[in-house]
Amino acid sequence: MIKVTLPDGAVKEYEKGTTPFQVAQSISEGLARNIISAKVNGQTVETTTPITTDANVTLFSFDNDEGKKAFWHSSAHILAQALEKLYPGIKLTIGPAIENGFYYDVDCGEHTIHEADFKKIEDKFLELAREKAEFKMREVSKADALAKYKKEGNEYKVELIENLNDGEITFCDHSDFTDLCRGGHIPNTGIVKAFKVMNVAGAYWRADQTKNQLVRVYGISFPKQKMLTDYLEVLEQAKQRDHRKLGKELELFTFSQKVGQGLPLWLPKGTALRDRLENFLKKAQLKAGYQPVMTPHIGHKDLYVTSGHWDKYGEDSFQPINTPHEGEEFLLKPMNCPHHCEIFNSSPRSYKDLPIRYAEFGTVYRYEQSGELHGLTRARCFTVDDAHIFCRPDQIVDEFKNVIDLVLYVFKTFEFTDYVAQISLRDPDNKEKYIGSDENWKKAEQAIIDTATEKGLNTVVETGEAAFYGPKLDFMVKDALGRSWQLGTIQVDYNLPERFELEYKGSDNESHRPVMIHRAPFGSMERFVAGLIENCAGKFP
RNA sequence: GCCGAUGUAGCUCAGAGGUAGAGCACUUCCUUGGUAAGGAAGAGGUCACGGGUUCAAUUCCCGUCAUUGGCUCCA
Repeated sequence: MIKVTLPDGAVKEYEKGTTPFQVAQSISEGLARNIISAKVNGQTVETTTPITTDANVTLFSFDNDEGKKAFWHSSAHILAQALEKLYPGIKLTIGPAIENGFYYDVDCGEHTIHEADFKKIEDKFLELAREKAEFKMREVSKADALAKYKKEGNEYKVELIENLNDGEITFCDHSDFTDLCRGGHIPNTGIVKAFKVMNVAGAYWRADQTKNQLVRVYGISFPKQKMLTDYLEVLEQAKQRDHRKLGKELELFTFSQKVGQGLPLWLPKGTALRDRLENFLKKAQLKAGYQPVMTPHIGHKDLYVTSGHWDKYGEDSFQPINTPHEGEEFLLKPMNCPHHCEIFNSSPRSYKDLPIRYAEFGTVYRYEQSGELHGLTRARCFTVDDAHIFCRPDQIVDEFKNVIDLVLYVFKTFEFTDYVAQISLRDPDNKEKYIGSDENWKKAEQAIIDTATEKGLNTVVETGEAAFYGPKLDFMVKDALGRSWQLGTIQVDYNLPERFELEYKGSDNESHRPVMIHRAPFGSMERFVAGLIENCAGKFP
């Protein structure tokens, strides 16, 4: 006999080899009907996997996130099977469950999949689902697994398997279909009653632009037809909140092909809204000890060579503007910080002067790839509610906390409740993408982690998301369609002060290097207005 | 930038190889006891742009531009 502990703490005894399904049955038939996945000692398993030791067991239905994951993951298998039948010779790669549904990436070779084919795929999918084929896991040796996919000429699966260890490789079979798979399925295909292809898109193998582009088929599935209808309805309503739609209807902003793509034109009503936002923040900043400054829209190329922006982004920027006679090179400013560093440098500073906080609603211009432009959330010209705090090392924590408070004040005022504070760190395996010493990075990252923790923020850590000069604390907000955007951002920077040779005289009469905090509570006026529109569906507070 | 889709009246969209339509909005008039009322008339489009095929293209083909869903990128 084995002891099974359920989430409510109840302990029950079962025969060794009892399955999660049988555990559910012993509780109630209704539960057994609905359970589609389970976790045994923290590991996701099938409902038919025998439990062989004492275990903590959690049962999942479609109503749990875990249940949905199993459901959609299993649906991805069916989708792959359908695609293989409809397009013989395609190569399967990966097909995970995602937040809303799932996708499968396939290499179609010469073929492409068009929207006109969706119906065909959906029909085939449902036909296969109705077979009620069981999902069955089996272990495979690395050699056998490699042999199968080498024979099929599927270099993608071969690559995946080569990165796995012998003994931990499993296949999942259902009906006549087999896929490399870690497990976590619903009992059989028949549970999937509704399915829709949402979209096809290109996606690079391993998210690498230099590798093959695959065809990604996005789908969503449900155990009931009604759930699909409801889901589509919700999506349709979400589209009504799109800031691009509302911005046009409310006459807030517009775009003109003649002016250029990604360059927003603010209409009178939009300008009025934006002014009010700026005034709101200006007031809060004056109170918090910021000093307004103004800087030009262009800067000498050398400024950005010094800051490192030229090296990092020069090729992907609007190209230099040349003077007609002297042969000088200027750049449209992509950042305000170099200008602010030079303001700091304009006179000698004492430790008594710090912290110095320069604030500017600074308009910047960045070349964004055409495929990236997106209403106000991703534009080529935008205004950052920027400020740079120059402080002593012993002042960082306090300053950082104050900035967090300011950001939270802004979010609270505009009723942004659904945000995540993302701690964006350097990718330790790709240090060449960043400037500055390990020591400086360590200090800066630690300062952010400590303060965010102390403030009790709901944080997630993302490595590789830092700016090239320092780590960030980014306040991420979702748009109407569930896409995440960075609004507020706070960054600790030891590197630009070094590059600009910023100094202050300490109480010891020696020269010291200040630390910079970059911060923008709105992020940018454009993106914030977009967020505000979608957050309140155009009904401004 | 890459893969897919789209581009027709101010807005939402239909349409077909023979030189364009609907609803809403707009203008004028009429009806009606005032809050998304009804009726009549009217205005509004080189059907994104540039090539090609054709007797004929807005409709088919190619290219460009823009928009859009993803991917990649995002100081």
